[in-house]
Amino acid sequence: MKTELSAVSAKVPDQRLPRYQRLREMLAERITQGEWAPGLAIPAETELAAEYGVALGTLRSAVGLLVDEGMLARAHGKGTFVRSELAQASMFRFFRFRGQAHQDATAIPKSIIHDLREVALAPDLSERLGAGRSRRGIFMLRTRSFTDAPHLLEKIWLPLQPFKTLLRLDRTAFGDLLYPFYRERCNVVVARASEEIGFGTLAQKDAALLRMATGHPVAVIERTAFSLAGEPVEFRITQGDAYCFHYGVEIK
Amino acid sequence: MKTELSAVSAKVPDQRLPRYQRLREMLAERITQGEWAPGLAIPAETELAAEYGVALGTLRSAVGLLVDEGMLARAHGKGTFVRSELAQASMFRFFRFRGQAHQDATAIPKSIIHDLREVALAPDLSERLGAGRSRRGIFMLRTRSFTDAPHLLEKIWLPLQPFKTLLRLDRTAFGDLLYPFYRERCNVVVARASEEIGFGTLAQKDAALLRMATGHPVAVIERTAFSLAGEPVEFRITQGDAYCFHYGVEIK
DNA sequence: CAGTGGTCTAGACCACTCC
DNA sequence: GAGTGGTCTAGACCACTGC
Repeated sequence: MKTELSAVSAKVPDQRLPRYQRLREMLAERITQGEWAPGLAIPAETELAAEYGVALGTLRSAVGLLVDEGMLARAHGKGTFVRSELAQASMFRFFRFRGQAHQDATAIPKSIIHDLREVALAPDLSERLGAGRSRRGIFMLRTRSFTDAPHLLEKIWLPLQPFKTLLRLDRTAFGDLLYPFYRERCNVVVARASEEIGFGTLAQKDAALLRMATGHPVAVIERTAFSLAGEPVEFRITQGDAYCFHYGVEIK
Repeated sequence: MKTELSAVSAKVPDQRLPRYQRLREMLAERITQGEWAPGLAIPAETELAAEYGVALGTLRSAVGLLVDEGMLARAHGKGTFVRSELAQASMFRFFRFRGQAHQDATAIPKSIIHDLREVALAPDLSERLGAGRSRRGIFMLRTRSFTDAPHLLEKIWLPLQPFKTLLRLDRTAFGDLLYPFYRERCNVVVARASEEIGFGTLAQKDAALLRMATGHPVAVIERTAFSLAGEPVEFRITQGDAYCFHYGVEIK
């Protein structure tokens, strides 16, 4: 199949842009439209270059952009893959409690949803979520437990679109992992996230939910999650006992 | 002038690395050595490519790495310039204090070395540093300040080889950044690092150095730094006021 | 082994900046 | 107009993966 660079889709990128940037747009389109499924490989670079009628280097530049953005991942000798959602379990290997029997990094903590409702987003939240037009959103409050007692308290904000359908579901239907749930119910794939780690003390209400003393020191993780298209789709604040907190990072 | 890729300097990067990565090392060397001054343009890409006897694309890949790292900045039609604030502190952008006047992520904190001596490495430290044969090492204690007061306390362990030469130097000769210093004095390039973040409270001795109360909550960052060859070359524990601590992470 | 991405070449022309 | 970086081509060969 030969796909002309100028006629691949209804959305033709600005012709004045460099070819590799237009290619990036067209490839991103095919990914977000679901033509290439998350977790699977896209066609080989030589094949795609031939299909679009561009040189290999140009195609590679376009793919490179999507790799930098986190939409694609290259695997030398194997192929180029559409990123599936961040396995939340794998994200949790960075956030584990130390010195405990439940050290198992793959363990998925049990989730209990205490609150779920539509809310008006504060201006800063609205901006974070890119929900420019609508100031409406969804707020979720849940605790997560590794054993019996609650260890983590999470406050989660979502834009009303495309998550509105979640409001109609029973809280027990959510399961312990949200990102696969987002994908199944709302067709949103979380591709990457940005976290900010800080330190604070528990407010009275939060302390009650965690069964800890007001003012107890906690680690505070603020996470913004992004879709394959690069749009912010979730903001969450996680709190947990500071002295049990442990977080690993690889630099460069 | 023609400079052979293989004979440009006494420090020849590993020949097994791709050409553009070796080029990057050699260009970085000329920048850090001061041959090209901060704020000024380096030679044109065509000129450098000819000098090193490589294709333009290869030279551009090498420059691209240094641009990504923030050491160089391209200006279309004007040239490629050495960044003024030679922010070798790229590793420090992950560890910044919030809500303060010295928010500038590129600011390099002032360093004061309080202790520097040869020590026997505890077994776990010896293992971390891969100093299997020799159990001897170097211990360094220093504080770092963004303004006048000390903000961070760092305990640093190094294997005796190849850092032995540091013991003969005056403490004031160390400067504010250790990694460039390691490279200049000991020919060790820190290529990547692994960090573990946690929280704790200040011991009495440490509290005195930070001029804070014993038991004050602190963020604790344990970092293992690795050389280009992948060998662990430094282990350091950094402590700082938990309430000022802020750490950003990108997850993909 | 075939197929994939990774590196590299030696050109070409375009877009931008400054004189 | 001269010099710079930006884009693009059409090849070549290497390194890695999996059968």
